[in-house]
Amino acid sequence: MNLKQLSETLGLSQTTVSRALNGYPEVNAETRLRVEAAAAKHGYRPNSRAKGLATGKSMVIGHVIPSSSRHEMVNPIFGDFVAGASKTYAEHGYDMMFTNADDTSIEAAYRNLFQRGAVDGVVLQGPKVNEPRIEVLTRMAVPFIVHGRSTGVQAEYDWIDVNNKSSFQRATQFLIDLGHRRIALINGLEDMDFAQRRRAGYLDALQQAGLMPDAALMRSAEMTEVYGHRETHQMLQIAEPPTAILASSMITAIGVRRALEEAGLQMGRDISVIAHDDDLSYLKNGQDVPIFTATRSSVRDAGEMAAEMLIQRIKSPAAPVQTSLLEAELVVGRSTGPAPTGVR
Amino acid sequence: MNLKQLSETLGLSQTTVSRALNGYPEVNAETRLRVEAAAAKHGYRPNSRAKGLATGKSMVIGHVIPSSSRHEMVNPIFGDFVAGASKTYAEHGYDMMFTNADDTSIEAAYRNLFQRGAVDGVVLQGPKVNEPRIEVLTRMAVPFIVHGRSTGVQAEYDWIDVNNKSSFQRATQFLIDLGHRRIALINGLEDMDFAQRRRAGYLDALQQAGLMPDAALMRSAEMTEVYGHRETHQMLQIAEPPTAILASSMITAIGVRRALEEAGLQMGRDISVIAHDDDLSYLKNGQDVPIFTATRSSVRDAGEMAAEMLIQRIKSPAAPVQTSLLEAELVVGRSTGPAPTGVR
DNA sequence: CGCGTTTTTCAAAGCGCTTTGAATGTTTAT
DNA sequence: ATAAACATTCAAAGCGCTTTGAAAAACGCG
Repeated sequence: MNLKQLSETLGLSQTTVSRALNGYPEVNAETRLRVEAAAAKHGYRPNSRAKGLATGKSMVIGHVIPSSSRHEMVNPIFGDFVAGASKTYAEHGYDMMFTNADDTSIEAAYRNLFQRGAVDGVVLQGPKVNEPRIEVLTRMAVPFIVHGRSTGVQAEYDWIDVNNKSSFQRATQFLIDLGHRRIALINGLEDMDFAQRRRAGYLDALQQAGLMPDAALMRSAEMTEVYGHRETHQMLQIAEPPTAILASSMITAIGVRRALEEAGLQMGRDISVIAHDDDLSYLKNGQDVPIFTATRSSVRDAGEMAAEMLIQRIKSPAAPVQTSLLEAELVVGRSTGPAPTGVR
Repeated sequence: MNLKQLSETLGLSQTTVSRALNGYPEVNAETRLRVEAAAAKHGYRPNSRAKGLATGKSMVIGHVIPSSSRHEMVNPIFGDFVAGASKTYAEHGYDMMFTNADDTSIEAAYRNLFQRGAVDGVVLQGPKVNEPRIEVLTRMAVPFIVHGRSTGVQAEYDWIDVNNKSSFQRATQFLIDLGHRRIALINGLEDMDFAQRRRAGYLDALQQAGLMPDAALMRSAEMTEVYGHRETHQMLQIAEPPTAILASSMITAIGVRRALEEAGLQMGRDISVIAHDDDLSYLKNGQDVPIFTATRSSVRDAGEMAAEMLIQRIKSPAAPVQTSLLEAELVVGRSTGPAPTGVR
């Protein structure tokens, strides 16, 4: 059933029916009721493409997912971010569109999405340092929001981000306060902006405490379980192994834990571990007492907020840039304790 | 730049330009070249809404994500399934749309998607036993594919599924062959179809070996880490604890492992564990030797295949039903070994 | 009662594309 | 040279909606 048929059924013009359904004031109250009743009865839903053509809006938000392996890290948090965002989109009548692009064509994919008029705005996830996509989108003057930030990018843009630097600064400080001096950082890929910031926070805390950073204790790669295991295993072999480890994700921390167990070390007593916890719905950090001491920030909430901010931006394209810096909680669990004093 | 402008630039009619770009034969070869060059030069991209309106196709596949908490289990595999599917979609020129719906309105969401003409087909994920959505979509006579199956549904429909029953049957058999008699099943939510089938496979194997199932060894809930930990912890307390555990997901298995460590038990020696491994990109089951003995089946591959099948269905709506049953590999890792003989 | 206002409805144009049916230009066959 | 056949291009209609500008109906007031 389309508008024409519906209006014929009612003996009204398409104009009036359309207006009645879209809440325009110049329609008789009684007529509106009749129209609404008929629409409900016939299950009429305006064709979104036709509507989009007529209004020039698509009521769709785009996300581009890179198909390359270097970006897999997006995956674990992908589901939760999307769940959060899509909820907000739905509340505002937006749909959500995904396009796949390989690493070389991500910019083209964003451009394509807008030129085809397929979306009203896009979300940019997983920004790297000097992220070129931000410049592209800025130049295109289209609505977008970045989940994260990008050091080195001059343009002003909307973003929402966890304060990665301060979280890792605080986490490191916390370990130092517990007497740790050999603190390892098992970081994400350091061309990712968030990883840079985490390292900066870590280094800051070391410096403030007058501790020299040790390259042997700083690792960087994609945040998988296997990676956490491998690096931990290796670091336990070196002359002066760490007494504490910062892990950039829960998944990595699980790998860390596996390596520690294999080495017969008990977390919280022999060695301390702090993880960054995105508060994923399927990977909760314990039930009552957290398993890991962690810097926690819900990526699902971030998704909701990002969606909200983007929709605002679409509504008022000329409004001043809005940014949102979320502070992570530092929740204390069982994986941390005072640095062991004697020789191990 | 739209078609009208482009055709004016070229001094051609919109008809000819459109045909040139869409590869119709009745266009002069030279003209086609000119048109293609101009299109590339001006970065012309046909407006997808207008195109969709004119052709009656949207070139979009829909996915509905339930916002309720009971379905969170979809999340961990969500990212990988989507990554696989979206790659295939992209290759065929399709986009991918997500809509959010709460548990009560999922059917309405599917209906809505089609009535609005927003999608050409949908993917149905996480089917339960007697899944009502399948009947709804069948009655609507729209293209769809189910990732999984639904026991109790009469209708014929396209699906792709792992042979959950045979995988768990084989895994259980494997443990029995190793001498295990007390085998626990830490299953997913048993209103989910896949969980039913896994249990059926498990029970089959027990029966064939003449073993009585023990309700105390069968658990069912959402497949989180905490759940795996909790159930394992509990089962270790009972009079005759299991000597082997089947875990319905890697995440759950990680929780199992945590509980075992806390109890001072070594996997593969004191107790055996087999997990179902969806081969998620961020949660690989070890590097060379698998951490867990596992029934493995890539959910990413399933996503690709599902997309392919759905696109076929869209192309030929009347073709006979197609189904695809994937056999999981049983990969042997370090988490299994002969049942301990003496008293523990 | 008549005229200006206000309320309510409508016909038609337009969004950017595809596609039908017709027209024009070119060859080929006679 | 001419009709028939083919190759190429075009104008216009249509997809289903919104929105403009105009018309019709209802109302208010001297």
